[in-house]
Parts: sequence; C-alpha cells; structure tokens
Amino acid sequence: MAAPTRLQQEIAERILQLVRDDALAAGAWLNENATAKRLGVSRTPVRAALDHLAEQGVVRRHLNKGIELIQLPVANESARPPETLDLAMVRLARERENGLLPDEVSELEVMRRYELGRPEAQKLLARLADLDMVERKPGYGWRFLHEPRDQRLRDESYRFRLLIEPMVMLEPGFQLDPGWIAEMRARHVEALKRPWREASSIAFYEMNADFHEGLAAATGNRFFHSAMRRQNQLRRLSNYDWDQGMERVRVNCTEHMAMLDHLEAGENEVASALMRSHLLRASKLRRMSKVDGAEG
Amino acid sequence: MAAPTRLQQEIAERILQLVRDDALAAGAWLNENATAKRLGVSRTPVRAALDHLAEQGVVRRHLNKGIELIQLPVANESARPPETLDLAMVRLARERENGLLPDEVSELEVMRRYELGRPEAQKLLARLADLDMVERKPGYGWRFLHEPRDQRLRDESYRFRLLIEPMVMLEPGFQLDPGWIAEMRARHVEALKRPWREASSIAFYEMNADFHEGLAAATGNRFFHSAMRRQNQLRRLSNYDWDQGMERVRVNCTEHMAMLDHLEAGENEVASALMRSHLLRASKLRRMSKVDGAEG
DNA sequence: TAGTGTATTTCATCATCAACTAAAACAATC
DNA sequence: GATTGTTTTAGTTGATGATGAAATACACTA
Repeated sequence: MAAPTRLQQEIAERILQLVRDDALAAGAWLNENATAKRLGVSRTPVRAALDHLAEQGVVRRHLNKGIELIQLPVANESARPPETLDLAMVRLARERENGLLPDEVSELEVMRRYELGRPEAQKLLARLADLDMVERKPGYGWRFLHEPRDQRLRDESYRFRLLIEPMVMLEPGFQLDPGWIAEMRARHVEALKRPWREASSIAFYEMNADFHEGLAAATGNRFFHSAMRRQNQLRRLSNYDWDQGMERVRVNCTEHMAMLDHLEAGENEVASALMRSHLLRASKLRRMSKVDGAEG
Repeated sequence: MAAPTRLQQEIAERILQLVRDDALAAGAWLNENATAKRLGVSRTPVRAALDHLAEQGVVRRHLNKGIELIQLPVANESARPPETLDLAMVRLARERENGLLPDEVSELEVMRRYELGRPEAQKLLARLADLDMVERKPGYGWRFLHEPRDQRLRDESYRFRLLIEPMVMLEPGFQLDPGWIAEMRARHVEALKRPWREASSIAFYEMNADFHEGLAAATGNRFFHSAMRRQNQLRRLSNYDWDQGMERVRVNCTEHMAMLDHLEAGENEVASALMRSHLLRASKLRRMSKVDGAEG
C-alpha cells in the first residue's frame, strides 16, 4: 500500500485522539462522514488514514458496513519527528554559528548544501528573512544580518520580551484553559523527574516554547500571540539542541510552575512579577560552555 | 532598447540620489565601478541603468572614456508606483471587506481573480498568513481568520500598539537621526498645506506608516522595528485608499509634529505620553462613513 | 436513507526548461 | 594603471506539464 501522506498521518493521529476523547472501546464503530466533518477535511484523506490504521490492526473494514475499532494503540507521545524545514533551519543556524557559512549566500547554495528542493529553500530563506536573520540583496543572493552568536540580538530579544510577557497576564481578556495548565504542569513534572540524558534538549526547548506561547495565546490577542511565536522561532535556532544542564532545567521548571500556581489562584499580578524576574534572570545568563547557561 | 528591470529602475533612482548627495553638476563624470560598489551590486545593472538614463538625456556615454552628466532631472517624488503585490493585497482586502470573497479560497482562485502567476499568488497568501489574516486549511485551500470589518482585530491591534509604541522612545538605545526628523516634518507640513483632494490617501497612509516605523527603528531594537512594520502592513490593507478627510489629516499631523518637537528637545517622556494619547484617540474613532474616522 | 464504495474533477506540488538578468572574468582603450 | 567595453558563467524567475492527492459527485449496499 502507498505510504501515508503527511496529511493522512496527521489525520490518523487525530482520529485516534478523537477515539480517546470519546472514550470509545474496542468493538465501537467509526463513521467516515462524521469524522471528516469534525476534522474539517473531505472523506478522501480520512479513508486513506483509516486504511493505514487497518493495516496496523487498529481498525477493521467491513465491506459496505463500516469500520470497527479493534484496539487502540498506546499513545506514543514522542513519535512526532520534527519538520524537515525546521531541521534544515537549525542546521543552517548552527553552521553559521560555527563560521562555516559566508556572509552572503545564494538560493542555489542553500539548495545544494541542505539538499532541498527549490520551493523548500525559498521557504527557508523567506522564514529567515521574516525573523530578520537575512535580507535579500539588491541583485541576487541573501545577506546575513548579524554576526553569528550576536550578543546584541539576545539582548534586544530580552528587552522586547520583558516588555511584552509580563503584560500578557494582565491583559483584560486573559484566560487560561484549565486543561492547558494541567498538561503543562504534567510536562514540567516529567521533565524534572527524568535525568537530563534522556530528556532531550529538543523536548526541553519545545516545552519552554509551548509554555510561553500558551500564555501569550491566552490573551486572546493575536498580536501578542504571534509576537511570541516569532520569538520562539528565533530562539529555536540557537537553543534547539543546546545542552542546558540539569540544574538549569530544575530552576526553569520550578519558576514556570510557580507562575502556573499563581495564575490558577487568580493572582495574576504576582505571576506577572515572577515572569519579569524569570526573564531578567535568564537574560543575564551567558552561554559559556556546553553545560551552562540556558534561557527562559 | 529593452525595458528597464525593477532593479535597474531602482538603481537609476539611487544613482540620481547619489548625484544629488554629492552635489555633482552638469559636466561631472561618473564612475561605473565606484557606483556599483557604493550601491552594493555588480556593474551590470549599473551599466543598464546608465544606458536608460542616457536615453532620457540625463547622461551621455563617451566611448571608452566614461559617462558625462548632462543635466539632472527635477526630483519627482511621486513617481514610484506601488508594487503589484501590494496592490493585489489591497484589492483582495477590500473585496473581502465588501463581502465579495468567501471564507475560504484556493490558490488557483487567487491566481485567476487577481491575474497573478502562481509564485506571486503563493507569495501573497504567505504574506497574508504572516499577518494572521488567513491560514492553511488541512487539505487544500486557505481560510480567512476573521470576519471582514472585524472590530476586534482593530481593538487588539491598538492594545498591542499602546503597549509598544509609547515605550519605544524610552528605550535605552533610542536615537533619532536629525535628518529623518527634518524630512518627516517637511512631509507633514506639505500634507497640511495642500488640499485633501490632491494629497492622495495613499501618500497620507505612507507618511503615517513611515512616521511610526521610523520611531520604532530608532530604538535600534529590531524586534520593536519589525513589530511595527507588521502593524503597518496590516493597517495598509484597510487604510490604503481610505478617504480620511482633511480634519483628520490636520489633527494627525499636528500631533505627530508635537511629538517630533519634544523628541528633538530631549523630552522623551512627554513625547511618550503624547504617543499614548495619540493612539488612544485614534483607537476610539470609528469608521462610519467614507469621510470620517482615520487612524493614527 | 444513512452510510460506504467508486469515479470524476479540481487542486497543489514538484521537476524541468527556457529566458533572462546579474555577477565575475577577461580584453581593450585611454 | 585605472576605467570602460565585452564575454562568460552563475543565479533567478516564470511557465509548462506530469504526478498524485484532496474535494466533490455519484452509485451502490445494508
């Protein structure tokens, strides 16, 4: 059978999520039409996803009758491989960081170096431009806008975040979903429990990013949200696979969870103050070695 | 002779700007190599631009000797036609505003409707997505993220700007270029002098946008700058060709110039307060008719 | 008739190619 | 020797078509 598309894979995951949400047990019947409508797509990718699930023995097709749920697999959290484009961006940032990339690059160079198709390379460069990492040269090519390991960039980022983030929880419309809080707390507890070796730095970064982005999203104001998303994208480039050390993980998680506590108690001003000091502390860290210095 | 490229056109303009900056008079000689280096491009487009200028009688080529400046044309400010992509975006926004566009569109629809090539349509949609105007649907197509004429969007924008913009002039690195102040003031005086009919709303919008963006840029912090740029892009979609009325122009220019005065005097806190009230006032305006209500 | 199975249509992505433009190298001239 | 003229090389853009996937319409079965 044909390999599943990205969309089909995603749909398959979301179908399983729906099954869990509805608390369906083995023997239950699934409805193609309704599922497609719930997921906002047509039946075609839903059918394909179900075919794949059937192959894995999760469901069974009955001709002209429908789909029977056989057994739902255990939820495997860590099964989502990062996007190729994100990976390429991280690789590029690292190579730039290490001085392997000149100050100016052409589209073709990016294509060759990272083995990307043209549209992908264009997307990559467009994203970098969006992050003010590069700019188009007047004629051909792109120019990097700051030195690798630019301390100033870091400072500017923190000044910006110091203005935005403590305000987030004081916005009028600010409202956190209790489910989100619970999930966040669980992830933080998890990160604290397992030794650093296993807790990959990627997962740690993603948790951090989700925490800050989630708070921004809770304002209901899309500008706060997208500003934060952008900060995260930028941070990903330098923090994605950076070994941050267990001590830093501990401090970070503790501070995050303290904020969650206060937010849950409705003490938003306290949480705001904590956020402020959280960012201040992080901004003062310097990345001296591989084991030291991570950011907030 | 072949029609000038966009780059060649731009180069031609910048050459004239250089000539003015250097205060060169008729009879002076231009150097291809040096010009190319100054503009950061190769000699090829410079040569082409000079050829075009020669055609217009601005310069004359002497074989193997160089380029002689014959006469420099009067600076015609208004000669820059807006980018086709920007225009298409404005058109799309207006049609959406007027309910002519459905909640979901496909790439092909955009191509057909606005007579764009595929890459251009993709760029357009990517930009709109960047502004959180649309998002990709799971399968094919794009979905508009807010209702046309969304009041909430406006409110969110102003809340965000109220946080950012008054802080801009209090940032540590904030420093305005005196030349910029002078030019800004001149443009504002100009806008006040000429009757509304002639002062096109597009020029008025661009002046406003440049004012706010220039202040953000003066922080030296790229995050403030790009946040403001994004706000301007979004505002362009609804304000670009909106008839704002002379009264509004008057108020707006006056307030802007007051800020400039105080900034020049080093009274940044006063300017900050003015900015705050400026935005507050603008945020309270409602666009009821074609003649009333413009924004900050 | 409510659902699944099948066929058709529409759409997007990717690869390839041609046309053209900028960059770089080289030659010629003052 | 510096500067312009010319050629070569490299890079980008846009168009076209093939492929495959999603949306839609239709047919069929319980």
